[in-house]
Amino acid sequence: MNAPLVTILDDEPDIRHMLRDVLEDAGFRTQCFARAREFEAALQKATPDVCLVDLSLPDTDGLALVHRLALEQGAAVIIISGRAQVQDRVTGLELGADDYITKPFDPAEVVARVRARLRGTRTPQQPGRTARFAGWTAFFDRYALEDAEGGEVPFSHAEGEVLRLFLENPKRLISRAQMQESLGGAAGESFDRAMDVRISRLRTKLREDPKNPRLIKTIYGAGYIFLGDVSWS
Amino acid sequence: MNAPLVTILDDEPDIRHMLRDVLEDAGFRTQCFARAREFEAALQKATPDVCLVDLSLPDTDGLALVHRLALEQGAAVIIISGRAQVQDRVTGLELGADDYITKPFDPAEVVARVRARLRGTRTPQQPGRTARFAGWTAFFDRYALEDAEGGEVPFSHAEGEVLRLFLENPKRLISRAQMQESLGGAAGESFDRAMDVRISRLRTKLREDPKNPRLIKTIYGAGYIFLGDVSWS
DNA sequence: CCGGCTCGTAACAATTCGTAATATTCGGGC
DNA sequence: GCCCGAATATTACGAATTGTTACGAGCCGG
Repeated sequence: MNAPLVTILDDEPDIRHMLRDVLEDAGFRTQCFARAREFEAALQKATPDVCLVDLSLPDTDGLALVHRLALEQGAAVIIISGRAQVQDRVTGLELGADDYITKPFDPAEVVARVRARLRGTRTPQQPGRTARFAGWTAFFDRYALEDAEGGEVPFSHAEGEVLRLFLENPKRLISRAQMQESLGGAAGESFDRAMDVRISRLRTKLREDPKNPRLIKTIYGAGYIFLGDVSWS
Repeated sequence: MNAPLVTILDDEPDIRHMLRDVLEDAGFRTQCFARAREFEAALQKATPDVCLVDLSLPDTDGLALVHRLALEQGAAVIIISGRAQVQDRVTGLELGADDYITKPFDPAEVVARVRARLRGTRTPQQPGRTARFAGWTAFFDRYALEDAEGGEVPFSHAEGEVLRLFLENPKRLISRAQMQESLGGAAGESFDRAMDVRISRLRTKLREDPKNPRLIKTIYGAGYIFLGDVSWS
C-alpha cells in the first residue's frame, strides 16, 4: 500500500513549503502547486487522497475549483484561507469542502485534520478479539470457545461477559461486588445468586472438574480468581 | 429515506437547545443528552449519523467516549469544546474525531460542518452493488444470491433490506431497535416479530444451521451480529 | 377469477437466564 | 475429628426472548 497522496495548492511559497515539510514528515506523499492550472493538469495523472487548497489564488476562483474537485474527484478537500469570517467558512463547506482551516494555522493541526479526512468513510470492522489460555481459544466475536483439538463450544452473552472479565484480569482476585459492578451493572440488591449460576455454567463449558477447578478458583469469603496464562490477540 | 439523525451531547442547556433548534431548522432529526450515560443508552436503540460531543462532561471523560464512538459506531464525531489550544484539537482529532469546533461558535458553521460530515459518510447508492462474503455473492440489483458453485437463490425485497443492513455493518451488534429504525422506518408500534420472521427466512436462504448459525448470530436480549468478512464491489 | 408470490400475524417450539430450592463445601468451635 | 452455620455449587423450574411454521391478506400477471 502506498502512502496517501496529499496535494498542496497555495501561491505563497512559505506556506507551501512548510506544509510540504510537515506532511512529508508525517509520512504522506505530497505534490505542490502554485497555480490552479498546473494543479488541474496533474489531476489527470494521479488522483490525490486529500487536497489542500488555498482560496486566494491568482489565476482562478478558488471556490469554483473546490466545487469541481468535490464533485468530480473522490478526494477530500480541505480549504486553507485567510478569510476567517463565518460566512466564508459556511460557503466553503457548502460548496463541497470537507474542512476549512483559517490562517494562521498550526502545522500539527493541519496534519491531524488531514489524517481525520483519510480515516474518512469508516467501516468499523472490529478485529474481533480472541484470547488463548490453557489450550482453549475464546472467540468473542462469534461467541465460541475452541479446544486444543478444534472442537467448538458456543457460549452465551452472559457467560461471555464473565469469561471476558476473567480473561482481562488473570491471576487477580475478583470480588463478587466487582463482578456485579462490571457486569450486571444494575441494582445488585436482590440475590446475586445469579452470578454463581453464571460461573457454574461457565465452568461446565470449560470442562472444569467440580472437585478440583484449575482455572476458575473460588476464594471462600472473598471472590474468585482466574488462573492460567492469557494471551490476547 | 429518513432525515439524518444528529445527536447532541452537552451539559449546558443553553448550548444544547440552541444546537437542537438550529439543526432541526436545517432539516435534521436530533436527540439531545446532558449526560454520557443517557447518550450511551440511546445508542443501543438507534445509530446516529453525526454525533456532536462536548468534551467538558461532568460524568465521563469526553475523549475516551469519543474514542469509543469512533471505534465502535459508524457515526461521524464532531467535538465541541471550550479548549482552543492546538494540542487539544490535535489529540481530539487523533483519537478519532472527524472535526473539532471551539466555543464560541457560530450556529451556521456547525450546520455546515455537520453537512460536510454527512457528505463524507454517506455512501451513494450505486446501481449495481454486489457484496462477497463466506462463499456467497449478493447481487442487490437482481435480488439474488450466488453460492460458490454458481447456484442462484433469489431473495425478496424485505429479505434484501435485512441482508444489506448486515453486510453494511459486519461484525457489529445490531439491536432490534436499530433494525426497525433502518428498515421498517415506520412506527414500530405493533409486533416486531416480523423482524424475527425476516431473519429466519434469510437464514434459511443462507443455508444456516439453525442449531449453530455461523453468519447471523443472535445475542439474547441485545440483538444480532453478522459474522463473516464482507467485501463490496 | 385463478395461481403464484410476498410478507405480516399468530400459534407453538426452543433457547436463555434469573430465581428458588437443594446439595455441597468451608471454617471455626468443641 | 465432629458439628454447625454460612458461603458456594448445582439443579430444577419458569418467565421472557427468540425461532419456526402455518395461515391468510394483498398484489400482480394471466
